[in-house]
Amino acid sequence: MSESFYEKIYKLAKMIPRGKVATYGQIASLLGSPRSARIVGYALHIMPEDLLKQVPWQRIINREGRISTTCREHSANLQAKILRSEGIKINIKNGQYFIDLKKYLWHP
DNA sequence: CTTATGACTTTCA
DNA sequence: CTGAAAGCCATAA
Repeated sequence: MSESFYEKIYKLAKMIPRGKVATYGQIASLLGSPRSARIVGYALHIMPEDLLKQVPWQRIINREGRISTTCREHSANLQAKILRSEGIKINIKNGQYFIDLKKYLWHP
């Protein structure tokens, strides 16, 4: 319809249940473009503040279950903090946050 | 139309 | 094994 790829991403992201996470590639695949993982990340990057409060962007991580954000305002530290408050265990390795995808990966 | 961007992914040395 | 490079693709200008 008239929904942009970004709109679909936001809508899909909102459907991620609490306590679960999804990968960029997974979301891209669900939207019909398995190779558009970057678009997902970019969409979240330019996401308006209003949507930031509605979309669980923190539940979207890369394929290794690692947090890749480079935003200062929305740092990996903050993201990990939120995820931990949702009942997700974070494994810290070399200063990076790893999440057990086998356990917490969203299964639509 | 061409370029540029990028919170990704895969391939190659 | 690790690290760098290229590929991908929607969107903006």
